[in-house]
Amino acid sequence: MARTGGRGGPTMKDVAREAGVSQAAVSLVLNDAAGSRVSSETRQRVLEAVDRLGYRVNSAAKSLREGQSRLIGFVGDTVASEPFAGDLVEGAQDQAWVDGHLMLIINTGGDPLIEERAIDSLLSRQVDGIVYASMYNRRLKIPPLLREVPTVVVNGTAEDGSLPSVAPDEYTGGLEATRHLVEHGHERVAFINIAPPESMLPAVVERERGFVDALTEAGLRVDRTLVKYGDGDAVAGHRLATRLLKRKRRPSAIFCGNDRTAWGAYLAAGELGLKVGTDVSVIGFDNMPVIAPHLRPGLTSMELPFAEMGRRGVARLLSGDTDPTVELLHCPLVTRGSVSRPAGPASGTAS
Amino acid sequence: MARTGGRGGPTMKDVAREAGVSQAAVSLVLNDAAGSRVSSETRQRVLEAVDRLGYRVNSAAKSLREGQSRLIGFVGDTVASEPFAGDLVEGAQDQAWVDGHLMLIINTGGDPLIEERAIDSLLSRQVDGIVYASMYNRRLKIPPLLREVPTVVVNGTAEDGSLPSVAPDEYTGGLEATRHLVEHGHERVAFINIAPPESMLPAVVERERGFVDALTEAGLRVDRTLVKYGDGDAVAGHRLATRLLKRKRRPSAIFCGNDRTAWGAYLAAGELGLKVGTDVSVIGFDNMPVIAPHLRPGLTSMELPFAEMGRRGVARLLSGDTDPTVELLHCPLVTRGSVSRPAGPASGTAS
DNA sequence: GCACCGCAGTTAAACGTATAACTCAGCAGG
DNA sequence: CCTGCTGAGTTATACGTTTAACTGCGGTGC
Repeated sequence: MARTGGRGGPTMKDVAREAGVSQAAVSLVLNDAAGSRVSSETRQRVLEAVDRLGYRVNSAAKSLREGQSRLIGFVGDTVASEPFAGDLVEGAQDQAWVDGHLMLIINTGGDPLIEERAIDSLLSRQVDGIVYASMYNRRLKIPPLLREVPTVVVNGTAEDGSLPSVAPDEYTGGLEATRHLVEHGHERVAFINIAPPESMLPAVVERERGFVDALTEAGLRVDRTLVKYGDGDAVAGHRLATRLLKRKRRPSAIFCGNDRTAWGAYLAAGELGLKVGTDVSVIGFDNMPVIAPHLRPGLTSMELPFAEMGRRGVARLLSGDTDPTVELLHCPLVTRGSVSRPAGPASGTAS
Repeated sequence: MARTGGRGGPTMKDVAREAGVSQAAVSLVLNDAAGSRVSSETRQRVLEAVDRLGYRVNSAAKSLREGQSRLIGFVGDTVASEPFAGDLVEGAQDQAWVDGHLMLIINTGGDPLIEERAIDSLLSRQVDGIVYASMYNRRLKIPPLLREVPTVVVNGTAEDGSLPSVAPDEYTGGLEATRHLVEHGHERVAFINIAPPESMLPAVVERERGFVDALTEAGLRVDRTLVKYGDGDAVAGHRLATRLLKRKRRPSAIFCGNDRTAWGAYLAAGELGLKVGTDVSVIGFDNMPVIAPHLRPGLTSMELPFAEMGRRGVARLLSGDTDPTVELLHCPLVTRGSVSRPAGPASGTAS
């Protein structure tokens, strides 16, 4: 109605005219300037005019003037491929929202060229910072452009250790998963890892280190023949678990490097007439919502703190925390029914 | 180096000075203005200067001047809760990128208050349009603020039919899933839907309509006792499939309203000594990547076109297609090993 | 010889905001 | 009475672009 130009809603000028003050006064009111520079009476008039006209600040103008955008960028190699990736995005966005920022998301598919162009567009949007996210925890080569803006690496670490990062504490995860089994009285514990250690992935190397340490601290011998390497798939889990469970002195518990592998172990156990949670204990990793709660019995699993990583990454970014330290986030244990005391003569007091 | 102010990189003014031309000339070069207004020699000098200084356009200034931001908003009730939700986001973002836009993402958790504030921030960012996404296909009440900007509803429809929308073609999905079974020779086909029809969800009502029509067009009687309603969970699938498969004239095939239900049916079949894909055929819906390929045999399932919905939604938005029509996207059939010809005397030519 | 045109730019204004610098009235202190 | 100060605004400028309007100038057409 009482609008000057054509496109876009009313501006401060319109509000000013409506309230009978200067445009600057409107700005002062709306930004609650240091000290009460305007009388509460004028303030009232301005706010009424704002309401009446449905005025909304133009953030392009504001950003231009202020030199910052209250925008952050989220650059990921894949937003969707992994089913839990959404949590990372959601956690990051939630935190950004809480801190008064909006989040621009770009997924690059891992293509370095797209990645460079993505960061470039973010920079030209004057983002206040960038979350550089990997969909699985690994050491990342950092695109040079990222040096131009505050950046936090999430679910990964900078190859050269030059950027702050937030990653899951795989070691402690492996440690506590194994401890959980040991505390239930298991002494022959197998481990089906998700890839061979040569892969150098933290998820592989660190969880295994945790596994070994947990057994060692409990005074148990680490039987190398009980450690297997699959590819993280249910098929591999099935195959390797079968092999383990067919041994004459079979393990009483299996730590699986992820939930899909654990699922395979369930199938193997079933085929061999063994009940998971009774005849053999199983613990997983990832706590995938579409798998772990649906298995019978429910799968006890270590949860990867994706949402929390997203939140912490953004929180560090916006707090200006630029120390290139690696923040490791705890992987909580989610217990369901798949772990119990070992059955048979091996356990506790003689029956 | 050759920079005027402090914050933020070099501006056009800096480039102009470096190249010995006016700032306007730089703009003309960089925007490849209609017709070659500048000599290729000057253009060269400018581009070199741009390179040398590492100039990058300030999009805040550009947006302010142009009145549009090349930004779109993505408002969803939950980005992560459903494992496939990421595909929706990814598809939308990919398409936005292709069309030269960046995407602001906000998840509201379904809270109408947050939703309103979210849309408000997007509007103040001058977004060129908004994708309003639901995480499951349903009829949505449209927040009034969305009327102020081009909007496309994705994975849902506007309650009052007032907005363009993109949704999965549930009916055809149900139709083709059932046809697939019928074409394999099944005549007694059961259906475990994911909720009772009273729920009014398109996924429930339309798939069932497709189921009925497919049987009818094949001249088969629809046996109402073979239609069951669960809650979409594996437990319900297990329970209902058990009941179905225990009947004396058991169905030779089960159409499951989603993959988790189908998983339950697998378990039920296993317990009853029936092999899926041999003794009983099963088809699912959703084609969940963490389930369908991992079941033994792999689960044949109808795929929900999430990524495609995201893409089409954005494409419509940016093409200025504002007809409030509902675009239904096909759900492709993904065949694995869970459907075959019915076993036993009931099938084909007498043994 | 002169009006006219296209080329290759330049100058200047605008987009909507935040804020430094200013104005102006009223009042206190000396 | 004059100075200085405070409160409540106003004026004017800058942020970095885009673009309409303008300027010179060398070449054409007649």
